[in-house]
Amino acid sequence: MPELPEVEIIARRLQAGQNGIALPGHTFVRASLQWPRQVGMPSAEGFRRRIRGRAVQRVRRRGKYIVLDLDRGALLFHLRMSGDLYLQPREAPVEPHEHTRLMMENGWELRFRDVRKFGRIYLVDDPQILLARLGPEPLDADFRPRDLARLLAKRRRALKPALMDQTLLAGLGNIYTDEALHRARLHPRRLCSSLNDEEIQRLWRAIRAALRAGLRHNGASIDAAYRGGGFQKHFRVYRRTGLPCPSCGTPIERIVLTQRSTHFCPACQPEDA
DNA sequence: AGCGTCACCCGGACGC
DNA sequence: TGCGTCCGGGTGACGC
Repeated sequence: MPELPEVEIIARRLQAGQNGIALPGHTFVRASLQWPRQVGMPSAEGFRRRIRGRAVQRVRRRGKYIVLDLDRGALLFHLRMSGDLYLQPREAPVEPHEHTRLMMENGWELRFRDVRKFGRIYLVDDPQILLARLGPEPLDADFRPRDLARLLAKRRRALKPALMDQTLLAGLGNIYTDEALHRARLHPRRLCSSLNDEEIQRLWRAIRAALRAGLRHNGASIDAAYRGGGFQKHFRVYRRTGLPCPSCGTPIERIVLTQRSTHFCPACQPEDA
């Protein structure tokens, strides 16, 4: 499931080029959508009309959104669980689940493949409509431990759901949250407000280290979602129930926390600490 | 107000 | 082969 590193890599490929072609500077000429129920998007007719002639100026990531800044407005993609976004020449056969294709003037097209159809496309005048509610970027140079401390202070809430709350911090999903908490040696059920300065420092380092490790391995390839990365081979706890903790050998445990499967080492991440 | 819980969306994977 | 169940990100409804 694309989280911050996977989304970042997809955005970079579109911005900097893939198969010798990059998105910026090109213009959409036609759209093929098999997507009758888009949330936050005009009707398919309206979309086709409004996207035609729009030129891409820049591709970037914010949280888990891929943002295409256009000469007028912006096109945003949220890949949710199983989405992928890439460029293909128009003559390339249409693969299963490629529900949306945006043709460009140069004979290439932007394809949105989504097996489970959870993903979303938004064509908006102002991207802030969607991005304004997001929390800070954990990899930003000016995101310091004291900023994390401020986010967690006073919140009587478990760490794991807090870290996955996109309005608190943008970009962490189930995988990187579990990985970060293990690196920080913190139990996912610890209350945010209970962390001391040293634990905050550890968590800050751990979040950034887990995300950077994901980026270094080109992201994690899981399920039918994003492919191409190798980070899944380096998971410490995620989907490793019963396997030995890489730090101490204790079998990894799996619990369910706010409806999400949660993996941790009971020895390295004690609940009462 | 802030938080937890639940249902929903969907189709692949898996167990029986 | 076929049916039921689980999974999961984000949102919105609801309740405390």
